[in-house]
Amino acid sequence: MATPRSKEEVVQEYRIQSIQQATMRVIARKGMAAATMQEIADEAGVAKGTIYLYFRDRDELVEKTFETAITELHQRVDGVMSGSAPFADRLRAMITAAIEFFRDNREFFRLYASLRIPEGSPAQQRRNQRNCKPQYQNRIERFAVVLQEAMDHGEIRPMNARRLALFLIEGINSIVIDRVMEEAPPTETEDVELMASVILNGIATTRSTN
Amino acid sequence: MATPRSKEEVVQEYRIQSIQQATMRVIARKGMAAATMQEIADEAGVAKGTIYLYFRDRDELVEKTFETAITELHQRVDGVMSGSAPFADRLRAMITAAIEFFRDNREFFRLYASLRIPEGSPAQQRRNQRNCKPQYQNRIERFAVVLQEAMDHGEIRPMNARRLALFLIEGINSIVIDRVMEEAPPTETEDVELMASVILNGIATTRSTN
Amino acid sequence: MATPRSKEEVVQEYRIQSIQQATMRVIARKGMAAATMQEIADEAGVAKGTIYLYFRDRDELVEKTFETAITELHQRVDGVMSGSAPFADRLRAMITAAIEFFRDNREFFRLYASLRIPEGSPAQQRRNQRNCKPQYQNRIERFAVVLQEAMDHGEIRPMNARRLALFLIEGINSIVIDRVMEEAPPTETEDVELMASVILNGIATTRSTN
Amino acid sequence: MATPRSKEEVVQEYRIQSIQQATMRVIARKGMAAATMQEIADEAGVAKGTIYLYFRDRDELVEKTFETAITELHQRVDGVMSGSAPFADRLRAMITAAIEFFRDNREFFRLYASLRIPEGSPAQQRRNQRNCKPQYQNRIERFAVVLQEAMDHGEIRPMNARRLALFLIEGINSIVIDRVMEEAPPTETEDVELMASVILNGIATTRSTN
DNA sequence: CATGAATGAGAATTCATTCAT
DNA sequence: AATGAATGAATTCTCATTCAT
Repeated sequence: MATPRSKEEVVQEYRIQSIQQATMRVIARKGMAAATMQEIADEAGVAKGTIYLYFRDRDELVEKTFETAITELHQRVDGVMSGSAPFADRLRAMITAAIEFFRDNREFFRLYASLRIPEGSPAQQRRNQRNCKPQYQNRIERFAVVLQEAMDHGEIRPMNARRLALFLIEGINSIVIDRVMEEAPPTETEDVELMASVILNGIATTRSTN
Repeated sequence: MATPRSKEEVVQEYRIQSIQQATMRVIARKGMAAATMQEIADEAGVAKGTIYLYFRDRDELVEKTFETAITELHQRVDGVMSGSAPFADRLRAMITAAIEFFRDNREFFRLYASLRIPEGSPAQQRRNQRNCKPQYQNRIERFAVVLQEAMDHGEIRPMNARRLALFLIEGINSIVIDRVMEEAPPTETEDVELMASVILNGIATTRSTN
Repeated sequence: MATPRSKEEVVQEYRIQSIQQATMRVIARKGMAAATMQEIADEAGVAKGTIYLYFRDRDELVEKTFETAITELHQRVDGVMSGSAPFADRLRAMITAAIEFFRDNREFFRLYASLRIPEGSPAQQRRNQRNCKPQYQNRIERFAVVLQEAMDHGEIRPMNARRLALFLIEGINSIVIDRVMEEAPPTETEDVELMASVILNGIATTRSTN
Repeated sequence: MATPRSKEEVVQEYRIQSIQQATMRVIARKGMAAATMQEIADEAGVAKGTIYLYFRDRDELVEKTFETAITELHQRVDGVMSGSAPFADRLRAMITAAIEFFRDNREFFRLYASLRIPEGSPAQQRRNQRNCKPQYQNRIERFAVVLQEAMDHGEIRPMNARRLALFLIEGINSIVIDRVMEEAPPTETEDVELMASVILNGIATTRSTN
């Protein structure tokens, strides 16, 4: 049942993980631009050259680090989103999962923030297969699918699902990330309820007959 | 009533504006990290050294450029938010203003995106007087005040106004910025209505008795 | 008659010359591989970055330096080779010119030696437009033309002119370059006569009836 | 009579040979500067570290490889040069041997070309025991001795034997090496005859009374 | 002995900033 | 005030060499 791994593979995986975690910590501390290979190496407790044994160059390091982290976020979110429970419940679970993920991966938020908007000219962006944007887009698309299904089931009002997904993901992210930077954030339940309530019922006291 | 300006002051102001606009264009084209002083100077049609006559260093240039632009955004948004019209109307007007601002200042969005999340460690951030975060926070706070007033007037349900402001601003931003990158975005009215409707009424088909 | 040059052009040309001469000196001292940009900069009395104002990269620096020097060699040699004097006289003059050139440009010989055989796979070589080999080949070809003409005039025996050119140029070079490395070389006339005599009359005591 | 060799010695010698041949192939393919220890190891089918069991460092590897190859060249050339046949015959045989050697050892030519001119300052060169120049000089000296003997026997005109050796060796080399790089070189006999004829009789139509 | 992961000195190159003109 | 040539600190990446397994 367990994947059989040679000792070398284990060591290799451990190195990759150490370096990626160091990368996240340094980017969290110094920001994307100021994170140097030397500092990442120091943080990971390896030599500069060692990083290049596992990652072609700085870009690949950052990209792979991002992918590894966001894959975990996706797994957590997908896990709670894919069930057959009422949409409202799944939404709450999803927000909770996001909060917990960023709480457990405080370092990730700045990396996430840095890569949301791709750099370079649009032409360059298109050519750049290493771009991390896809992974972010991916999250939007997945959520859009879930929203569309809920619309089809009559659980939520019909509207442009992709647009809505974008709006909600970013709204949720903003609070989730803000929590990471706050010294004394509200309880997780409070923020979950605030968001779920706003998303589901809106903020108006009386519902307009739209 | 008009401020008397010497010819020198006019020239100076013109230079500053040219340089700031060039800065925005280059950052929009190449991204924050790849925007070099040389390219900004070329874009502005001045020598590299000239920039340093008006801005202490690169950081100040970027910061001042950001401030100048966001101040205009604030003015536009405040203008429509400060009236006494029903909150729903003012919300629609505000979203419209944001869309129009980014449409008119396409170059600004990447600068905005780059600076939303401040760089450096929390400790560094506190020491860093050049930080642009305040301006961004400012927008949140202003909106929070408006929301609070609307709550006090019974127009919207009572809740943590600052939290709500953050959620809505980011949700709105995400769509506004996405429009800038889209080749064929929906009409402005469509997006305004989608957002206003979601914000005011929520997305659930039936309002839960919360 | 004189080329009109602005002060800037003069300064620029002077810089380029300084850097190229420094490049030759350093390559002469350390060899092609060990010649670093830092050392070249130090030798030229400029900062490392300054070199990059005048040359795209190390390769271009080396290539341009080589071209500048070999162009002078070509001019000197062509000057004495192009006349209508008897071939034997022109040959002596050519050898003398080569000796004088390398005497005056002692540093050049190692650069010359390093670039005679191009690096990289044949495929790479073909793609590499910066290759210096052409300049070297050029010298062979020019000499082959002169030899061919002398054959046509009946001054020298008919044979494969290109082959002969290669043989003679390298034979001559070997002694010319050896002189640079010798502490007390023979007089220039001695070496010129030795070579001219061998080339023209061969080394056998009696001429074989071939 | 045969040297008794233990199995270990045989294996060791085989390793050394494999590594040296790999070294020549890689240098031939990539050039001296671009030939990395990793690529040489891969080419030889051993681990990088293994090379260091047999060679102190990269320099020694290159030097020993050069020596091994040039020793064979020397043996071949000496074999045909040491007889008592007429000098003209031995010269032809020597040129033929050189052509055949480089034909059989195509990879060697670039190594040979790279090392003809020693690197480092004259002072360094003198201190540098690893220098390959001696081996090259050696070939010159040996040939000079043969020439001197031929002069003493009245087979060739008296002149500075060392100078002449240098001139001829390089002239011959240039064509021999050019053949390696040519796609369709002339027959070996053609080139041998061209060189022998030029060397023995010179190129002039009429012999000058020098 | 053989291995190859790890090392880190060292090289090329970039670019914000300065300052003489 | 404006310029842009010059600077050199800082950064990425390479590769010869070492050494624990």
